[in-house]
Amino acid sequence: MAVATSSRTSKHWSTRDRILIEASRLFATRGFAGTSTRDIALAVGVRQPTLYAHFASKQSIAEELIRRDLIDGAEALTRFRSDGGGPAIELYRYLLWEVAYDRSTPFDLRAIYQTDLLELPEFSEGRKLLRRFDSLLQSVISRGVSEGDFDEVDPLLACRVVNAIILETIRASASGSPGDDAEADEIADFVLRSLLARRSRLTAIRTAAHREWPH
Amino acid sequence: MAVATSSRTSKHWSTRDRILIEASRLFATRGFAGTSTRDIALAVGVRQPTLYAHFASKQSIAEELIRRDLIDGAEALTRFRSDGGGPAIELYRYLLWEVAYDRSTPFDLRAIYQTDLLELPEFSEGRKLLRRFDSLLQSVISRGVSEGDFDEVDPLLACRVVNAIILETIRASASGSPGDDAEADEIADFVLRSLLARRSRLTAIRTAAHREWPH
DNA sequence: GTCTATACCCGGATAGAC
DNA sequence: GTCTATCCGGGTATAGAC
Repeated sequence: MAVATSSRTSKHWSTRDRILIEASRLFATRGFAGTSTRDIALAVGVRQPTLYAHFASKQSIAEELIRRDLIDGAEALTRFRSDGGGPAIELYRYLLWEVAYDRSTPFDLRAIYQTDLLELPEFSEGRKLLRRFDSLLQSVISRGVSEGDFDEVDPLLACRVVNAIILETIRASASGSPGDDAEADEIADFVLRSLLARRSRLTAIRTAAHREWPH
Repeated sequence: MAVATSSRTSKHWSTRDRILIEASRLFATRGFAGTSTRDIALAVGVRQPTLYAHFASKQSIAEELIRRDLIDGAEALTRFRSDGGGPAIELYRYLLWEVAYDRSTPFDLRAIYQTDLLELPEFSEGRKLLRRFDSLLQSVISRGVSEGDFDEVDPLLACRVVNAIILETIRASASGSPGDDAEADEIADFVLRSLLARRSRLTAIRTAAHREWPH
């Protein structure tokens, strides 16, 4: 069922890491509220109070997962921005990166975005990180529209749609469909086909996006 | 914050309907497991055991919400199929219908799809209804590809992306962004721009989809 | 760092009066 | 159909020994 990349299985994780891994999987399938600290401890193979030697609370486990994911995503968008090539290539690269990232991370990050975890008042730090990420993504699309690369779409709506597709990607990686390398291109193609002002540019953009792209 | 359509507020709902409405909203924001029957009762304005005069369990409240939504969706897809016009027009009409439906329903249906509620063993009936809906949606896309209307996309992947966009639509309607009439077209346009083999047909399809379409 | 034991609260659901 | 009262299991978190 699951992909067996080195970073997802094997390895000798610390107890702290194993708590994060198992908690992310349980949050994803049963929700944050639907997962008990007993469930997490059982999955890790320790007793329930042991969790509290590593994390202050159940909430702080979720907060660490949110922090890691959104910081990585924002960092990737920033890197592709500075690599240049224009909005279309930046967006294509980001989509490739996201698919690869979701496949290789040992965490199942669905719960963060699938549930409205971030709308709960106590997750204000996560909300702040998400706003930062969203503004980076939206600025790529806005630049694409103003520079004439993209059609005259509403950047906010396009940003929402791209986010929805990313979530669907996370979902698919996590629920263990095989997921070949071609899939990343298909997803990026779907988005770019819709956004590009001249669709004939798609092939050139795909090629350029892959150039100097360390798989 | 919220839209004030007649079907969403006002009206004199029965206690049973009010339970469904408030439960759907709480499930959407706090998750199924994160919502207690006491929360629901408080929102409705009755005492907690009163819920059990209308529903056998908390689960059966969720089941009724799932049933209503998926039956309506499958029914719409079937109707547009028999109305004819070809896959592109069927899909465009369905997307318009979905946006309108999400705006007018008094229920907040995010929880059904956002969380993995349907992956829980006890929701087997809902899973069956979802599979039926998915196969209808996938057949529209498959026919579009085989008849040459659509590009050579993977129907399964395209179906997943369309589902993701529908969910984002539900999410957006529910979280109360204004949502004008143009938005429905923009969403349908985004999907069809990416799928259509010849993008120049988009305008004709939009016009045809709106014809004999009772707003 | 991990364990056992436990405090204390809140969850779903039922009984039975009105 | 709605109420009050209540059962009991399971929830998070802490105390303190090893």
